[in-house]
Amino acid sequence: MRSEDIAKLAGVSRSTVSRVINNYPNVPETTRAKVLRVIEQHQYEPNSFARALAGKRTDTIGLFAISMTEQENASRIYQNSYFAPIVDMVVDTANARGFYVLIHTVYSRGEFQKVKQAFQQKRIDGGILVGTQKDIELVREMVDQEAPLVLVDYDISEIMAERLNKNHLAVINSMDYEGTAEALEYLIGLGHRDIGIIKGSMNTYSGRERYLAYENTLQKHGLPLRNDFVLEGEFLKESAYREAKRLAQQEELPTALFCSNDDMAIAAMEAFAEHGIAVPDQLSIIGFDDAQLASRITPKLTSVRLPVDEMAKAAVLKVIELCDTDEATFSTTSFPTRLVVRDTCKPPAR
Amino acid sequence: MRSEDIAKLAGVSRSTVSRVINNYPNVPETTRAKVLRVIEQHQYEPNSFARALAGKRTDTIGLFAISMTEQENASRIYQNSYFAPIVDMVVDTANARGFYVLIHTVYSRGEFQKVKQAFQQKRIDGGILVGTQKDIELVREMVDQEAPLVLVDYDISEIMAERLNKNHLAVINSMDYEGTAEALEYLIGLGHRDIGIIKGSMNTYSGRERYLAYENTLQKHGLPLRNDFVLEGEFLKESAYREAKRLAQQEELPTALFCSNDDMAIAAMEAFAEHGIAVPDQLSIIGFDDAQLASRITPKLTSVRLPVDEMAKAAVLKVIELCDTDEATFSTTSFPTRLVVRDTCKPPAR
DNA sequence: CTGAAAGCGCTTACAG
DNA sequence: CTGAAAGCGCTTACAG
Repeated sequence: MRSEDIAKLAGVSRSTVSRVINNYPNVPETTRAKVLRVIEQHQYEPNSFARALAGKRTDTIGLFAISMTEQENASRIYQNSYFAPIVDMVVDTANARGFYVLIHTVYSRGEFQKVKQAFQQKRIDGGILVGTQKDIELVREMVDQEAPLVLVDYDISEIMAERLNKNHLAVINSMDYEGTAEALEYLIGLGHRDIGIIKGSMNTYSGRERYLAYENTLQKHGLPLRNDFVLEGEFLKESAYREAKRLAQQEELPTALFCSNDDMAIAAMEAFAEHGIAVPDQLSIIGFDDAQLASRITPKLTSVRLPVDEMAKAAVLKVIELCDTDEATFSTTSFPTRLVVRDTCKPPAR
Repeated sequence: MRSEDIAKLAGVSRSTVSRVINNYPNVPETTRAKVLRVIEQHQYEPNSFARALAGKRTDTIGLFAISMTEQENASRIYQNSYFAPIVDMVVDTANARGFYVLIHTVYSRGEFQKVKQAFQQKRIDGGILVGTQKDIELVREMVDQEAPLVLVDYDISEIMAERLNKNHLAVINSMDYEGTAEALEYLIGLGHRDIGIIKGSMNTYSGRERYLAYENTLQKHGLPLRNDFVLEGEFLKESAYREAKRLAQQEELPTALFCSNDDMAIAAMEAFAEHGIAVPDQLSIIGFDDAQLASRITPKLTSVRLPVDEMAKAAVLKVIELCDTDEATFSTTSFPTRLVVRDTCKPPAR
């Protein structure tokens, strides 16, 4: 069934059918009703491709999960407790507003092409990029395409300050620095002086910010910054587990450990448990994200709550907004975090 | 940049450009190379809509997560530990084969229209449906559209036996009956005679099968089937928690509880913990799915492993296969389960 | 081996 | 208010 068929059945032209479908004002109620009834009767659905080709929107947004740090075999992006809720919220929010969402994961530079293609082939009206920003030129290329684009957890300003206002672009991130600082102030307030960190991915805005806040806060309080207390975690369970094991075998341990996300905090706790290191009695642990798991493990994990849901929702609303406006705009929104105190921190033993 | 432009630059016609793009044999290597170089140079990407409109595939498959039992506000489909890995695997598998995936969640009958529309509007080449099968006519309507369709965890045979072979259809499910029977035999082997169940959603193939196996296995061993030991869980954490709380207040408790999925098992354990009922000392618990969480909580949950990853992957391969073939086919694949014994079961106290 | 032309199913100035 | 016609960017018989 094509618009032509509907037109015939309703005794009008395709033009009029189109006008009705697109809800144009210049068609009398009786005509509209007549057409609408035929459409209804035959459950007619205009071909989305033909519409798009003729200049209409596709009503589809892209969601691209970039995970270029992870290994080939570690390729399960949603195992990461950060992505799952984002996908969740993005899909729900977009759907609720009548948009489909096209998902693609990117584990390598080559796959990144698919992201560009999705835009170039006009499959989507706009897109959301979330994840590691390993190859910044790739992102730059994206931005150059001038399609509506929302970047989650990206530090775009330093990269392309000059052309920001020529694009339909928005950045969404969280106040990682402040959140981390709050966590560390809390530990310091408990009396900790030897505080370690499991770093996130340095290819990531949040990873860098959290580390920076760690350094600065310790420094501010005149606390030692020991290299052997700084672990490379890359935001991954596996590396955190490995690093925690290594730490466990050191002669000296910190009395508290800030973990750049909950996945790593939980993996580290497992490692420590295996080495008979009691949390929080011998070692206080604090995570970041406040993932679902955080409150379900024992002991319950103290964590900095990241409003992923709000962020994901904001990202969708933003792309849609960008799709709706013609002028180039750039905006960046930072979402506040909040320390959720649970059972993994207490004053140091001595 | 359109194919016309490429044609001009390469000094050929659009036809030839098209032939090159579609990798048709009847074009000499030199011509092909020439065209390819121009395409390369200009990073030309054919408009996917125009291609689709002209009869080519869209290279997109749909993934529709149906969750019509859940409440409006419980609408977080991915919180369900069953969906997240499916989405994960479907996207990865499809992407690896050059397909995009269009995701849509369905929480109500109205939203189900979007699923049909995705097909009718020709947005996708084929689709995967997973979730509750509340309104069987909806599914029937889908099937009638004759588009490639894979149903995960559906019991299609009883519904439309007569037209199965007229469609591009496949069903993927797991051996829920056998898995449940194995779990119950294990409990019975430990000496349990008073065994309860938290049922899953009866709108679901797996929900029904698991319950059926529960009944049959108890019966087979001459064990009592007590109504007050049968809880309605709907596969949801919330209801399981509520029901477990209710059970905890009963005078008599079962000595073992089979939970139709891990989400419910874990929620129930939380409820029992709050009532001071020790697992497994006073009550043995067994789950289903072997979700990620199962091995991370304390005590570690004994569970029937469901090969979701394999199932999801199979679903994708199947749709793609269905898209590739012209003849109508119907197939159904059942994946075996496996009992993973951990720490939540022991012989009954007395 | 290759080009001109028709067609896919819409939308949108344009003219009336 | 409404229809005829051009156009969106491809693909594919058709003819040569």
